[in-house]
Amino acid sequence: MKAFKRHTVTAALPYANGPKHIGHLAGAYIPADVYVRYLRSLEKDVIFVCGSDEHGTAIPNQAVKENTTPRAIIDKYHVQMRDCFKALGIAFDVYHRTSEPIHHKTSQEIFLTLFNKGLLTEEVSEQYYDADAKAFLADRYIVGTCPKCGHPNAYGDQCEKCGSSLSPRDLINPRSTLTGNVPVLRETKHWYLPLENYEGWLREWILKGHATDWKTNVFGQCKSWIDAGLQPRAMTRDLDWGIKVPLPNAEGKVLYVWFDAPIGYVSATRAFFEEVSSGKLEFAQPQRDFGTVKADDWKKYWQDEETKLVHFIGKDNIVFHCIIFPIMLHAHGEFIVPDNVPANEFMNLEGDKMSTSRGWSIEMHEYLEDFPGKPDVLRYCLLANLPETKDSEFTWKDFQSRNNNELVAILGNFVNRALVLTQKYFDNKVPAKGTLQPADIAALESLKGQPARIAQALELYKFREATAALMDLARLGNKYLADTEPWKLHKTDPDRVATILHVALQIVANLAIAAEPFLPFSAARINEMLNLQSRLWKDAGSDSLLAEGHALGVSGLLFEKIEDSVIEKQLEKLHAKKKLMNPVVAELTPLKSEITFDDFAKLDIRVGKVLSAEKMEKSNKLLKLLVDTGVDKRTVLSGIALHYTAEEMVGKQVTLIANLAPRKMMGIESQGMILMAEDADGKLRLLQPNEVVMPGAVVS
RNA sequence: GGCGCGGUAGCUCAGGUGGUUAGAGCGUUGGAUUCAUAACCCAAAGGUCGGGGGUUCAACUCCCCCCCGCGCUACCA
Repeated sequence: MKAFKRHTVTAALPYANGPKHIGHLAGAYIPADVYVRYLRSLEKDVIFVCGSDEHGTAIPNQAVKENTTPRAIIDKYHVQMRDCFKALGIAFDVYHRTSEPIHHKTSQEIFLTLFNKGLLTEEVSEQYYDADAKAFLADRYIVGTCPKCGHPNAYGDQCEKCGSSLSPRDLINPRSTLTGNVPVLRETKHWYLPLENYEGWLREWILKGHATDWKTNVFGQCKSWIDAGLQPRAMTRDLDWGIKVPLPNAEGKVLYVWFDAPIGYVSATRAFFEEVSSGKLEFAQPQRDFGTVKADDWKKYWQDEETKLVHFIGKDNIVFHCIIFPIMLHAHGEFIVPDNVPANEFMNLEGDKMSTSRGWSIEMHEYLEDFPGKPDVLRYCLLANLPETKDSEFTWKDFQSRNNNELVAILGNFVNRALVLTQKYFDNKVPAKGTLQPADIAALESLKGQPARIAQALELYKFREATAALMDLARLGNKYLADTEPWKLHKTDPDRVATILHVALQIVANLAIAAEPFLPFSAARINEMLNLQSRLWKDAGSDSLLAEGHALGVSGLLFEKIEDSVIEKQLEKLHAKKKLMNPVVAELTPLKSEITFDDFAKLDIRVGKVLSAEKMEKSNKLLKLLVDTGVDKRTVLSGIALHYTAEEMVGKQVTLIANLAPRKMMGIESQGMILMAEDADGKLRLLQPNEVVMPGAVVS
């Protein structure tokens, strides 16, 4: 393994359009924090950067929803996220934001470098433009009828009903959501990064260079993308919210949010060194002594081959952090690329996907409000169950059981036992170590080896294993006490008891060191109770952290039990929130603009009968139907395979648009369109006459 | 459909360049114990390692096919 001089660790910039939930914590922030705290304990030269991602079309979108300005949105959520992270002990050296001038400057510089090196291509294409709003319309601002499922309110980038990804040009009857106008096509110029030019480099770097040290899910995902063939990707957008494209004749154009967001790591680092070197801290909060620094020192962390760059992200970000951003950095020429991207999978909640918008989530601020003083409990539960190799599951019952059976019963209990016994027998002072017996020697031996076990797991990004190894240290303590039974000896052999408690207390002191990366608040409390300064990792495993006669502090309970009622309340709250967010009447689509009778009369809608049906090969949505329309028998393709089987369609009456222009799909021509009604849950239902009518019956 | 990742004890998950009795925690059962937030400690029960083929002296571990879950992707006129 390559030896590195310093580390740059990033955690995915959270998007400032809403609160973030515990799934985000499990995906990136908690493991990143544990990793960095461990490196700091090793006295490594490390910087931990993060910040709010504040550009992109969804921010103005959210502003419209909340009836306010984009600026107000990002200010609100930036502060909320920053404060929640801090309250959870996630100790960034800098928590920046992409709306800051230094970030705009950095992003523009990088864009210009790529441009000046001739690495960007210019392309003119036709995009929708709203004449009244005098603005090109971002994909999200255009709605229209989905060409695939007929949903009348599909967005320009995606139809939320059928899930297909679209481009605005695909929409039928497009409308601007800004004004309701019909947008017109207008030519616009954009700058593209030809990703395909870097395929060879990516193959070399990832497929050859990181075949063994990257997680299988990350590596597989990258391979899949590379093998599928990369394409030019637009790095600019027509939008007024974002970073201006630093070129002449580029009014109204901003950098693509996914171009500027990862650069946020760089600008955050840059801001950090500017602030620390000038002594004016705004976003920087150095978590260790960086010594004397210069504003320019950010370059060491981004441009020196001896720096190990690690991105902590969730699996949804893999392509950006492993393909696009590295290509940007590599193409620029002066930057290093990540040594590892230990992306996690997703954490589900009580059997279902976590989703803020659907109300099925535990937001960071909700947890902090409901469980004050318990950040470590959440950290522990998430760590013990991180989605490292596959999606995992958070349940409140598991939360309770981890707290009660592990934090309270094993860790808290051991610390408490050792301290209480010392208070009882030795006036709360560390007793003298006498002659060691085999049990003592064995315990100290295990103690000595445990930090290495934890460290080894952490170096390999196996946080769950590391967390379990930490708990094993507390188990070791409990077993030691159970085996030596000092409470039975204190009348007959006080010297022996002194030795035993001396050893037990050394284990407690070690727990403070080992637990610090995982449970920083609890580690600090243990030190408080021991009346001890916090120590570094190099001291972990030592049998002499506490001197004989050292006076201990005031002890108390590290963790408290969580009752069933608390858990039940959370479950109720969760279900109530879901109901609130998903009212029975789902978001109804607004009425379309008025049409004349003649418009309607153009449609030839009639009832037909399905004569036969079969699943389209190589498709999982399409059914191929043979429909008797009365006047003819024709083939109609319909995207209903997820809702109806071929068998159950046969013999059914259907309503179809019979004079719709034929369209080829998957090599077969469809001559008509079956009408469906979609329920709130997204399920499609056939539109049928309430009594059987003859095939060909006209609907009017 | 294609591609990627996964499918191991009741639950949450480890593991393996193929090789003696497949692991942990929780849960369950039994025992021991009382210093400790009735916690700790010991022990036991519990798995045809998704299904079916194949390679091999030997496969849970390699190969092929199939099924299931998750994600990306194509198709819903």
